[in-house]
Amino acid sequence: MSKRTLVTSALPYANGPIHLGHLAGAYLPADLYTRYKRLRGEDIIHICGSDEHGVPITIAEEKKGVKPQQIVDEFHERNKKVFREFGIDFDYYGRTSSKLHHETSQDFFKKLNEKGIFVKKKEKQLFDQEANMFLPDRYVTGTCPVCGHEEAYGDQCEKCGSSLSPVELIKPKSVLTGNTPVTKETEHWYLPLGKLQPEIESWIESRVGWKANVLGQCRSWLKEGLNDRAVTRDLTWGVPVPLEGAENKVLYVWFDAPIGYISATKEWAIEKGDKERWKTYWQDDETSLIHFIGKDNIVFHCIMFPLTLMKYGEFVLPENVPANEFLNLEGRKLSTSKGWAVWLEDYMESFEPDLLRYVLGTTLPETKDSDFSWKDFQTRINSELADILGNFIFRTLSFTDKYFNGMVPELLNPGEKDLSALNEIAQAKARISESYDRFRFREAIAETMNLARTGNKYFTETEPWKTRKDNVEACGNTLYVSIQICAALSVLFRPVLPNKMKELATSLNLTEELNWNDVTTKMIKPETDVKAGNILFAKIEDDVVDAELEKLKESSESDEIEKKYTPLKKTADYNNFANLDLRVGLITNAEDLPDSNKLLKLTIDLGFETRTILAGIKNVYSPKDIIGRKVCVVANLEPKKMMGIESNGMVLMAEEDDGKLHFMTTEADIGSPVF
RNA sequence: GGCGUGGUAGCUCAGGUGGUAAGAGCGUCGGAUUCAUAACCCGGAGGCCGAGGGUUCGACUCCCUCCCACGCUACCA
Repeated sequence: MSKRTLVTSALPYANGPIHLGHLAGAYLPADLYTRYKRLRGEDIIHICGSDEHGVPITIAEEKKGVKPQQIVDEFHERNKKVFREFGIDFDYYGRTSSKLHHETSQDFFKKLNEKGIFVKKKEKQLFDQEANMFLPDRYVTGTCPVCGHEEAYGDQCEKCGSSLSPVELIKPKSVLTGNTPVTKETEHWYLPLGKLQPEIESWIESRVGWKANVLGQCRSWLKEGLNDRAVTRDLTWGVPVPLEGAENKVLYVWFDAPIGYISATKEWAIEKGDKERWKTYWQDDETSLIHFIGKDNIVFHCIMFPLTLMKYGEFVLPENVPANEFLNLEGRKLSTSKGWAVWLEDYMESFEPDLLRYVLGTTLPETKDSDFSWKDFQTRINSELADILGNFIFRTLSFTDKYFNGMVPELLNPGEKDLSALNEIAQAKARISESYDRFRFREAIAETMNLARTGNKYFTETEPWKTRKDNVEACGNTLYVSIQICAALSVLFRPVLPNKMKELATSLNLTEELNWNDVTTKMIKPETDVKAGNILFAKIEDDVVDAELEKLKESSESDEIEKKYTPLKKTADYNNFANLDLRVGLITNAEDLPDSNKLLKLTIDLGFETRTILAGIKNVYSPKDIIGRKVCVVANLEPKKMMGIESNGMVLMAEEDDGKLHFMTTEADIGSPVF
């Protein structure tokens, strides 16, 4: 076993608040693991922070007129605060705008550059002459070459989902100035993943104990062959490239963000008053480095970042990357833009953190996507936290209070049931430990709850309410044993329920902070004064969760109403419109393109000629259903080759809010102009 | 289309190098009990382990094909 552990959680992007999906993916499991290990007395730190770079933050500036710095400042503080309140116990929560982070990531770039790792490539990119800058993908809009949507982004068309490159856009427009950008050559540094693939491949294959979903995803990438990846880009928001002649270039966010783990650790060390101490966590072979992330982050943490570290040298490589899948909400995918999410800040206004820590912990998407529902939240709290755990503790302590004046009885001539119940403590502890060690947190939590179940069973079977009258010794034994189980639970459940277990420890008169090794069969000495205390877990009524569900539905609906109508475009002059030649056409044939999952190949009769037009409508129509339909066609669009077939024109479609497409149909004769 | 992960009781999910493992919790039905937050405890019902083939003495567990979900990826107007 390693001497120490460094846990990192994916740096949350500082352009929005934290929701349940974030917690389930990375932060909660990371926190459970860290707290568990720490309870075991191991040397472990948990590092995280805000990722403040990247294009989306600068786009928000365009949309809301807010400076990027304002946005990241706001969300950095908000997220840091809500994590703390929720009990995600980071040793340090840094941010990638810090000076030290800039220096650290620049040092990485320089070192790799000096070692000749990077390759430089020249490429053509769109340039806004008025703003005097190259335009990132998201800074360009234009007509989608696939579906004709006029507000496609440079990297992707949100209508048809095609991934694009900015130079493909028809009539590209700069988001900054509205001008038509020019194509200009630029030069960038690339990490030659293609060349380095064998190294990363053999490293990955040498990993043990990795989850199937993580290994599978890595192999999938490797099988396809890695593409070289640009490390720099033309942008001003980010870490400047530390070289002469690289003005207005910054490090690509995928490169600098994971380095944020290192810079945050450095800052942590400084805070601890020992500025070299970060090295023991990053550069000592006795450290195991564990990255907690969601599945969307696998490639960065399993391929690119390890490679970066490898090439820099001196650094430890991740021992495991226990990535989680995604959390659904009420059976639907989370969508922040559609308002289908539960924000942690909102949750904290209504409930205690431990409740969600438990419920989310029991439904972490460890092996496949999982589902969170408010109904389930209620059930778990009522029938597990309240009925099993809370009730066991309360019946034990209140019984002791009532019939033994709150004094823990002695264990005298214990019977078989007493001994085997005590023995369960050690067994449960072993099972729970193993589950945590294997990153099986759901199982660890279930096993912990099982100890409370065991307690209830034992308590019921030994019937102290009867022995109280005819066999006080046996009655005392029951309470002694039950109290030891409570005490064990107060430690074993601490990773999940830190606040509640602290309360329990107080009731049990456990003044000093006990750890995992202290979990034994004699944690509480006879004659200790224990209190019944308050009920630890109150039940949640139906109307409370109904209200949450209602809130969720409202927020998703209200957002949908706002989004229902795409905003009207700018006034267009008539000539612009008149340049388009729209015609009525008849679909005379339609065939499936097996290699494409969107396109149908249509033969369209325009009267004066017959054309082949490709349309991305496979999902909505089957070929046989549309033959014979009259449709409206853009007849003078420049031809475009897709799937090796030239498409001559475009079939107009109306798209509903949910993406459903309909033909623009007419009864006019074939070939008639439309205007 | 390619690749990856998953498709197990009404619900949420475990499991498995092929053979006395088809499992848990919740829900449901019945019983017992009263210390306790109408809680706890015991018992029953409920699954051709996504579909179809194949290998095998034997497959939920291996192979092939297909369907569905999620993700990644692709020249998709």
